Amino acid sequence: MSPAIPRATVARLPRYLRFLEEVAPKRSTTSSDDIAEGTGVTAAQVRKDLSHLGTYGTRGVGYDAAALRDLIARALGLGEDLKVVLVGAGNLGTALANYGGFGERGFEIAAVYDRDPQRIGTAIGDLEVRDVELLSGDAAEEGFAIGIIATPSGVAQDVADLLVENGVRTILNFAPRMVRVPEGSVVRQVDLAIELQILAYYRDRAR
Amino acid sequence: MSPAIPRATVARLPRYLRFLEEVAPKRSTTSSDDIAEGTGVTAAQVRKDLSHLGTYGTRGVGYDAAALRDLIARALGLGEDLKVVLVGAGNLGTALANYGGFGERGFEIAAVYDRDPQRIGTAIGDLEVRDVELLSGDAAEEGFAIGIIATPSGVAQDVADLLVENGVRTILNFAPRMVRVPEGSVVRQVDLAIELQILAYYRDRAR
DNA sequence: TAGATTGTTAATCGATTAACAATC
DNA sequence: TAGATTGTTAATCGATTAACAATC
Repeated sequence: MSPAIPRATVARLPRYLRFLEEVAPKRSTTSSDDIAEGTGVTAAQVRKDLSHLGTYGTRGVGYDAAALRDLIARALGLGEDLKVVLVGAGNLGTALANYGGFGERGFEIAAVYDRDPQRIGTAIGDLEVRDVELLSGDAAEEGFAIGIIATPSGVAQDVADLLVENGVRTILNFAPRMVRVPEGSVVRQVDLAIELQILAYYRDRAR
Repeated sequence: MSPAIPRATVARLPRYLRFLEEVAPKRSTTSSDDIAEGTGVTAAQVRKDLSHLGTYGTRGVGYDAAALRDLIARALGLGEDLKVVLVGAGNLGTALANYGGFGERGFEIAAVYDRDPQRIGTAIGDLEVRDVELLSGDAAEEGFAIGIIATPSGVAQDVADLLVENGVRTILNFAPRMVRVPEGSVVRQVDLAIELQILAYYRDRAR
């Protein structure tokens, strides 16, 4: 395992990556100043972050855009598309499953589950919503890398437990409730109301 | 204006609030230990955060749950529901507009706009999708507090400009592209692929 | 009073910034 | 070479943690 990269740096690498994906087809080199400009980070910060990757740009010249893009993708563990399993085919789940942008960013929604008989069997894009009871059986074959929870709060913890039990130890939770996972698993929580509440605070300050 | 609260604290206050909303109807007092337990933060951190609110709990007893809930809500600037304007009625926009949870958390989706004639006039819940050309006219009357961008990347900056021009200076951007806003406006970016990419990194470490 | 729990201090830790020697 | 830009250092800044006196 490579040396640990600071958390704050890890959180910024995807932003650099997004910028480089856009820039690499157009320009062969880029500089810390370019990247800073394109991502809203300072140039010193960019260089410091990249130094954790053991990267070597070229002094006086900059970074090879395509090489740096690939280096960051590798550092993040993005190889061929990672398979994502989505649980919950309500509004948000359906929107996520339909979202075309994941493919270009290293992910493939490989399966969607729900427990509502009304939803089971319906199609979302190329996928058919499957009974969540089938998840255990499917998981072994499919090798899901990441699980997304897009269910109501009430069942979010149960879904997290189910995922972890079946070897899906990396989870993105959209339900507005903290879910706990055992040591060795990782969960990130995205709560849209919380994002709005944080904004509400800065709205008051901004005037 | 009240004294500034550290950024890291502001980001945690909504989590405490969510916990307190749940707990206040059940128990009249709560402690930093309870809150810590319920939100995944340390008790020392909770007390330190709350100290920035100039709050006074009671030594030996704890905090009045309902009073603390209200104090945090006020500190965040959540009074009566804040009006949110949503631009982009695609998959994600529709999911957000349909999401019932915002009402309980201090927000009301007050209007939805799109520029696609196919979508204009269609209903999403109680709302009718309006032509984005009408946004300028509507904004003055409506008094939107926060704007959400749920459009394709290509037009995200234009939408941000439009919002700011019309006095909506607090923006949540879901398009996977950085949008810039002038001094005095605030934007938060939520990029779902970036969340997955960060997880991908920790997935590699966790095994 | 004895037990519990806050609010605050001081120490530690990690992240950011600025500056500049190295070097293409 | 002269100009540009990296990689790294040292200084600063902000956030977290642990400990405990204050006090209900």
